[in-house]
Amino acid sequence: MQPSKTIVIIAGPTAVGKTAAAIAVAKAFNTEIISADSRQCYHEMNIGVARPSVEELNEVPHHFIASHSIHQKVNAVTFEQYALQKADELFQKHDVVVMVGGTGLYIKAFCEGLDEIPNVPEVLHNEIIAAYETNGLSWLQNEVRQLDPRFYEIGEVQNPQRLMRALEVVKATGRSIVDFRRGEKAERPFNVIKIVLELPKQQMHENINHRVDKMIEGGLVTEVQSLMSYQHLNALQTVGYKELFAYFKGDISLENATDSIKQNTRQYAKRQLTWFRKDKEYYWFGAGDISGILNFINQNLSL
RNA sequence: GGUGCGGUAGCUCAGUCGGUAGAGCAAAGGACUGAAAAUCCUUGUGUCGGCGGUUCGAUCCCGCCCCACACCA
Repeated sequence: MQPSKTIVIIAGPTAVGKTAAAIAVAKAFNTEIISADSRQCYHEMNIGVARPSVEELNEVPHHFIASHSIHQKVNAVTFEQYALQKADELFQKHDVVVMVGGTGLYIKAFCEGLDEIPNVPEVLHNEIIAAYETNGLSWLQNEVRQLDPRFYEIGEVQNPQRLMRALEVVKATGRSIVDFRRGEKAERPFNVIKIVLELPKQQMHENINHRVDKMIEGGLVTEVQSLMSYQHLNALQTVGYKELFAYFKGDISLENATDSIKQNTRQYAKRQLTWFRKDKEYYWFGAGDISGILNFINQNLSL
């Protein structure tokens, strides 16, 4: 059976102009937007995550923007479920739905699904993090080597986050995380068109620098200050926030913090590009080429 | 003007008891299945300030010069 519904994904590195392009596309198809951004979903974070402006949000309805709290646990699975449900809802009224964002893993989870792994109790999850923080990496490696030797052989042994995940899964289920990794693509009841926006590197860097300056002018420092007491939360492990926490602690000057935000944003953009390059289903467009994008979408819809 | 301390990778510096040099950061590339704006991996030839001298051989020792910083005048 040929599904008649289509998701148009507009991905790309930070600061290339995804928001404007997505709004233009959504308007052309008279539809709505699901954001695929792991930070813009928190209502406590605004300036530093470059959330679309109120005017932009009024032009086209957005979902997964300011929809959650930094105190909630949000991850790729949360997004997958939220976005699938939202897409289903929007497809009642529209044939095309737009998804925009720069979080590659979230988009992948939405399009292909994640392997099913039993829930790990939050207490255990937190215990392992605490134990790692006090005992260090070699302790973690030892634990995993003993409890999940199969993962230890093939996994990233220097990567604490991956090790902790493997550890919590064996502890919770008694089985290796490797057992759960089947890597099967889920079937989805819609077509997907994947687009990446890009700019020449130099111009992208200029956009980043300019945007960071605007964020500082626009009150980022105050926004971050108001979140000081939550800086340990995962949501606050974010470019634009962690550097200013360091400034408030007195570790660096505001100027250094600003430069550091620019630098870390550049590195982030680079990682995003690496992710999208690897996925051959993406079609690449210059960030300003709206008409090219619309033509491309129309061609693919009529197939 | 004098004295002292420096001048080594884009930046901050280490080092070579004389056999042409290496860390961190940056940069570039890569990975990525419940923290993903996170986390991790790979990649280091640079007139070792300039010119001479000693030496088989100098970035390292000696002399002069240039530059920076500090202090004394």
